[in-house]
Amino acid sequence: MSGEAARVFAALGDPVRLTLVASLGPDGQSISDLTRGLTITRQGVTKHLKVLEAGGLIRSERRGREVIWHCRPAGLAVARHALEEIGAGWEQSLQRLKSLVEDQTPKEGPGQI
Amino acid sequence: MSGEAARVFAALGDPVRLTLVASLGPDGQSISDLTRGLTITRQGVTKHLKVLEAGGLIRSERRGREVIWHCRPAGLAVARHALEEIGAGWEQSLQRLKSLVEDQTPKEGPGQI
DNA sequence: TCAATTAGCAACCCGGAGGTTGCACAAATG
DNA sequence: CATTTGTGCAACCTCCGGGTTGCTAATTGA
Repeated sequence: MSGEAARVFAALGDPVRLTLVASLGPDGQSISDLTRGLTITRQGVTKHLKVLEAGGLIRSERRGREVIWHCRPAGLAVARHALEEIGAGWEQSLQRLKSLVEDQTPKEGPGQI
Repeated sequence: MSGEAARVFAALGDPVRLTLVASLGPDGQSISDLTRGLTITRQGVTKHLKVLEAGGLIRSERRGREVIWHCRPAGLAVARHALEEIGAGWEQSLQRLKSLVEDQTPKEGPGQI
């Protein structure tokens, strides 16, 4: 649960970056391509891409005069793993709680309260 | 992929809030309890808790003079779902790419580049 | 009843995030 | 060679996030 996870989540914690990440794939797109769909400046997009890169969610590759940005599944894995950990901790407390309240029935998943 | 997901991720995108969320369970803790472990002020913790609540990750319950904060698994589910969506999009492009490069073998998972 | 504990509210500070403009430069393209 | 296209860099602006202090209110417990 180090700063790495926080960085990945922070990178994903912006609507613009989420759409960027969603419109991206391993085949990659240039900054100009990515900018075309949005309402902000190319430089704005560049900054967002840097944040996503710092979070390990994307990577770049220079091709001629343009820079191609690809997705980086390992970054997603970090986020997924962190969520698992949190969920595990919560479930553990849930089990303990249920074992106390009801008699002895550790069964259901996380209650969607 | 609306603003909801962004809000959840943003809520998780801070080391202090990650530790808060990790040290929380359905049994709940008061603000003072939560503050005891950390190096920041009670008011600072309160602000973080508000952010987590806005993200749907925790919920509060007044008990006498103190406020008890519980986890809220539904919030985690939102984050998990958003990650799934992103991952699915990436894999789809991966499949397309592989189908083009190799001949016709849509098989493996996301390559950990 | 009086003191201690728990929490809320408001004001304030500071740095960085998100966004822009302007300019310079390299690579395609005709 | 001149022009278009794709990027990078730097400066700047504004606003919000994270954090604090100070004061007040309510509950609890001795």
